[in-house]
Amino acid sequence: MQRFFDSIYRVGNEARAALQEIIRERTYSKNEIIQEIGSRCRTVYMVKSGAARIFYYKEGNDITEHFAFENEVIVRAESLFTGKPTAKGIQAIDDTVMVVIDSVKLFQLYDEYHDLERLFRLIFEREYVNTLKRIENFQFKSARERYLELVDSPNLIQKVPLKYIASYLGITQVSLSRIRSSLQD
Amino acid sequence: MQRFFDSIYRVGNEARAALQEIIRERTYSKNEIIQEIGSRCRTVYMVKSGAARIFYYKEGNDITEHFAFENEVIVRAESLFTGKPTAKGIQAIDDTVMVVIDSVKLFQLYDEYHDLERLFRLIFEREYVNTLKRIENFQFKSARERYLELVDSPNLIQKVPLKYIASYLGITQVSLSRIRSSLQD
DNA sequence: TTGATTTTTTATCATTTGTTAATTTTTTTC
DNA sequence: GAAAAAAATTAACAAATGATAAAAAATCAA
Repeated sequence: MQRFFDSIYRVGNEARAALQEIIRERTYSKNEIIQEIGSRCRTVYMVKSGAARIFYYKEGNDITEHFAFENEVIVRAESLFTGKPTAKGIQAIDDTVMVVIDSVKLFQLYDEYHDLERLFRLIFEREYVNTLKRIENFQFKSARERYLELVDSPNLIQKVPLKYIASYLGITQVSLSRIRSSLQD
Repeated sequence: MQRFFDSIYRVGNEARAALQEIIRERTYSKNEIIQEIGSRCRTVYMVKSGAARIFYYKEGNDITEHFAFENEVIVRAESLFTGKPTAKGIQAIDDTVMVVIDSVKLFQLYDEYHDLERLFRLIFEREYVNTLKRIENFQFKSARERYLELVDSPNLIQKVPLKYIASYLGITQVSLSRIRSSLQD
């Protein structure tokens, strides 16, 4: 995990030690709710092993907004960055080990360690860029095209139930099933 | 504009002066290309008056990815944050006055002025949150629902040609026309 | 202003996706 | 390992959106 951070931005030794102080590790079992719907996001998670998703309910339907796999950061950004509660939750898709960072403490450290603010700025900029790519996918790609792109990420296709993938793609499970069968496999 | 910055985060006097040094203003006429498709984004714009859009071509079709109006920041983030060229461009929708910030210089100032890094971190975090909201709109809202949400932003509906709005919503212009007429107006 | 160009609307038909319900397959639990 | 529960598929029909073409309306430029 330190390697992951370093690959983005190497912080000084003091900053590294300070960050280490507020990091802990936690294990979640498959399907466990990591953060409840309706709560505030005051935690930055990084998936050490396993997988997790951000989800919410729309008219009774469970919708997956985001997946995170090994070495990926997962936060409910619309809450983390605004301080407001969010209608989204985080759930373990698999037995999952998380690196857990208290965001309140982290943001305090930003004042003291410019380095840390930069590291996490860069981390979240990446997330932002990924989100923009997702917008492109929704704008004028068919569900079939969107699915075909996902098929290339083995992590996702292997680990994640199709019902989660369907809502992630913005279609029903039935629709996804139809698309898959039309790909003669 | 200083007021806009201050509303997000008040930087110290030195930082403010340093930022002022790298800011200039520029006027674009309606439809003028502000940044060419295929170029790198090395500029942060803020709309002082007028409006602009980010657009690209998909299979020959002009697609609007983003709108920006008064006091909004507009950047091609997937390039600004990665250094890579982007297939997207920026165009003035109206006669537009832009506040123009050289991002290379800005990022250099980050090293010297922690304050400035924070200010722009907060600015782009907001953009990130907006982008997430847009994902929600694409996931399981119908084109009609997405349009109805837009109708509430008078800026957009008044200033922007419907063809731009259509692609922004991820539908064809014909479809948008149909939706509008079904709203008996 | 007027003619040309661009934008928007309308109509028709094709395709994609949604909805509902039933069935099959897979996974979980005891 | 068998029963129960959950997930995935299939089918049939409905609704939304796309594609194309033509007409109407609005905007632009000389």
